[in-house]
Amino acid sequence: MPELPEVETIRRGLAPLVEGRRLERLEIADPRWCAPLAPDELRAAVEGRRVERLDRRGKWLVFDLEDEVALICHLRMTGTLLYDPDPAEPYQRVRFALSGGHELRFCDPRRFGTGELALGATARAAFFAERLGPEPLDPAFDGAALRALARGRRAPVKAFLLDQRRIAGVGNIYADEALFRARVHPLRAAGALSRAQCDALALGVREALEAGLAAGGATIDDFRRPDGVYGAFQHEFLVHTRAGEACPRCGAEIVKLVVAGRGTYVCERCQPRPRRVRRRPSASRAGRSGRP
DNA sequence: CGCCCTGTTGGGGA
DNA sequence: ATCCCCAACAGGGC
Repeated sequence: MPELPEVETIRRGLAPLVEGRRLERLEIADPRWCAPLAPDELRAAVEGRRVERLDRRGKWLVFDLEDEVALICHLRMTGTLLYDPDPAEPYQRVRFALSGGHELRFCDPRRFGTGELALGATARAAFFAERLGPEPLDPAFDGAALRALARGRRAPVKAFLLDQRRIAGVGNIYADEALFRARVHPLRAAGALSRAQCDALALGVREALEAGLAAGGATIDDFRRPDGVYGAFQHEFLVHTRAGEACPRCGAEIVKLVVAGRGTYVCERCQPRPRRVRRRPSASRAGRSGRP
């Protein structure tokens, strides 16, 4: 469920409800959530502290508490954070008791979601530095930036987009959408993209993410906002999960492939497949001028 | 009914 | 650097 637009939608909905409140208690029903840290250790660090700010980096949600204590949460595939939900809500894993009598419940049928601790600004920065590349919605993220990140990479461009250490927050769905918008085949080598393709792809990533945001993160059927409401309306993907349907741009049939181990949807007329995997650096070099 | 496959994520080992 | 598998569960196809 949560890629960048979904997590950001949750953050925006929740921030006004939790910022300024005190995290009075944290009841961890499933120790796996914060493993290998013991639930009591995590609780001791966060309980009683005020939430100064709810932040997001990539697909991570950060409760920035007093004294530079950061509770860093990941919803993984099926996690949800619900505000004052029905007590009978299934799959409850963690309960955040907030001052003012409100509560936040983390529910996650698959139990992949995690909560981690960073003590101090340095530890917080290090946590993300070793996991995440730049934010794709940052104005600095453009074709030139993407080109620099992709340089020399021979892995398929889809694997490149999914690598959080290169670009933060793009998941399987938005990767397909971005590639379709940019008319780039997912199997193409990331480092082999032309300058124009890098420009198109950076724009495609941005537009795909913004389309998801505009839809309130209502991408997958079971996406839920913190108030428990399912997406107000479903965001329609251009290609993702549309195998067998007609490409909205050219009418050719959308096909499903497996790239980087994930289901991948593509219009192979709009996104022409790379001719052939280059086997050896041929003698003919396209000597580029101005190459350092 | 039951088996098999797939899946929105990230980490670890080969 | 890259690929495969795994975590734990739901849901769909057969």
